[in-house]
Amino acid sequence: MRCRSARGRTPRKEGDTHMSEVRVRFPPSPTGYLHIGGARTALYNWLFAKKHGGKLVLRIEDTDAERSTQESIQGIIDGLNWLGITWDEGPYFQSEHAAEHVAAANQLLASGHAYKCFCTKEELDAKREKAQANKEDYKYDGTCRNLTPEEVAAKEAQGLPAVIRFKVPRIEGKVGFDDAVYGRVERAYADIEDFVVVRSNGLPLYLLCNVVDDIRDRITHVIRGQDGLVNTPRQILIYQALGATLPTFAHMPLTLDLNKAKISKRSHGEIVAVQFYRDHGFLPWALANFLVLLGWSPGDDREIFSREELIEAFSLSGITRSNSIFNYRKDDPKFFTDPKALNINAHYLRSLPIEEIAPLVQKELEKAGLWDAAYAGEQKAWFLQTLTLIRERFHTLTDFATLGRAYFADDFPIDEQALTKNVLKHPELKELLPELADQFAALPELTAAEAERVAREFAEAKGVKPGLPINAARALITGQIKGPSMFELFEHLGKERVVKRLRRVAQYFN
RNA sequence: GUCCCCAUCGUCUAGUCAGGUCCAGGACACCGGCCUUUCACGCCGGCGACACCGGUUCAAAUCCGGUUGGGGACGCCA
Repeated sequence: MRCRSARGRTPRKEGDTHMSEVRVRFPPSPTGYLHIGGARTALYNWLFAKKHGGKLVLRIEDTDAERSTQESIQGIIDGLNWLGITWDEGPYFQSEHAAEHVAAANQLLASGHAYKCFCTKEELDAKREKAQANKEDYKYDGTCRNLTPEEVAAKEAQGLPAVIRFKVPRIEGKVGFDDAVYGRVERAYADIEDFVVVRSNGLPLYLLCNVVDDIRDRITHVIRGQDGLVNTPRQILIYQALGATLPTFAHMPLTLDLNKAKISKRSHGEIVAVQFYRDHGFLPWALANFLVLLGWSPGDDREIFSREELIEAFSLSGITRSNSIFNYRKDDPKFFTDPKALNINAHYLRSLPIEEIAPLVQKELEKAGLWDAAYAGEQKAWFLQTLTLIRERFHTLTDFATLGRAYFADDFPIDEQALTKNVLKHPELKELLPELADQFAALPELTAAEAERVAREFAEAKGVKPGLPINAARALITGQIKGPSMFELFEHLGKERVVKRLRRVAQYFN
């Protein structure tokens, strides 16, 4: 089926920017939050538009009034904003174009590309069930396809409700198109039933609305999930019947869960919500960077991209054809989501300019009630230095408020393992640490160099390994079993705090 | 069930169109080592895949056919 030559590293049909401006769209249906699958679709469209100097249209497909909600619309917009995906037009609302959809349906009717069908839902259901019972493939049998104008008029006179069906050409051959990702895709006319384009209540269906909107919005490239692949031949039929030019189609592989089921809001919940990542300390661009890699590759070894680099590198031809798995394990004690996503987030956390990280950390500290206005004022240098010191081993922004609490507050829990292993296991620390604290206190200035000298001499004098008081100090001062160099920390946190926390050792032995 | 799509390490993938440079490269994860006051970073090393069967060819991950496996779509949802 697929024409191999249509894909690969050689340029595929996707450029064609000379003819007209590139226009793509992201058309979410507002029936829930923005999930990572939708975000990825939006991202690919956005990248493609940016790459070609085109426009991205945001169009809310809200024709399913029963399921569409205002919160959902806001949630999607918030999600896109947070990710930094900007659009050039919209949001447009599909519901505002209902008249055009109806007009298009009437045009199809008038031109003989569609017909009224009076079969009732019950009749159809019965036929479908019968076919299923006989293990036969069900397709609409065309009962109303050849009704004479008189018959139609008679049924309408009786007030019988009717849907409008598209009249699929009953000819040999296939409808096909060159997908920018999958290559040549074809479907036999015989395999396409006369599908419904307008409900019996007069409301047009998605398949039609979507095409009408794309024509009106002058969409040149339809980049969407592979679950739309089988719809495409039918939509092409509509384009042709409406006398419109076909856009280029590019179907992207789906994102599956570990059980290889399509991820969905319904079955996967918050773990697939963009908002979840915002709330769990992800940097927006880190998520975007991770998502783009799910089904796309630049063709070389690069995996970390700045915005500009990604726009430059992005291409439809780099999209894979096979579905990818979003590798998260529920209840994994170590990784709360895909390890690679976490890794990319950690990468940005420790490599971005500290000034870019600071405002994001500020938000986390504010949420935890740990923010001090001075961190943005006279203590700004100290604050930035703190982040520089601790960000190296953090994976998310929330870590600053949890694992890093001791840097911003005097009340902080001490990691159990740190306490037992580095403090309680060595009862002599109960006397040693206050003594060390006294020596620090006696210093004119507690610099890193002085702290190191004093600590080492102290250990030697007491006949213990330097690691003993140092690691104990880490537990008591930072609450953690791991962390930055303690000598630097003694200086950075200041004599007063260091001495005070060291002297607290006794209370833990009770 | 029918139609469509897909198939390389556990996961994301490069390589497939233009067969040989691939006893298959990178990243994450995992394991070991170095570094070190701890952990992390970093560096070094290890583990680990062309689904299967045929065919074409001097030569196949790559081309062809089939099998198996997986996914998607089969609504008067979007």
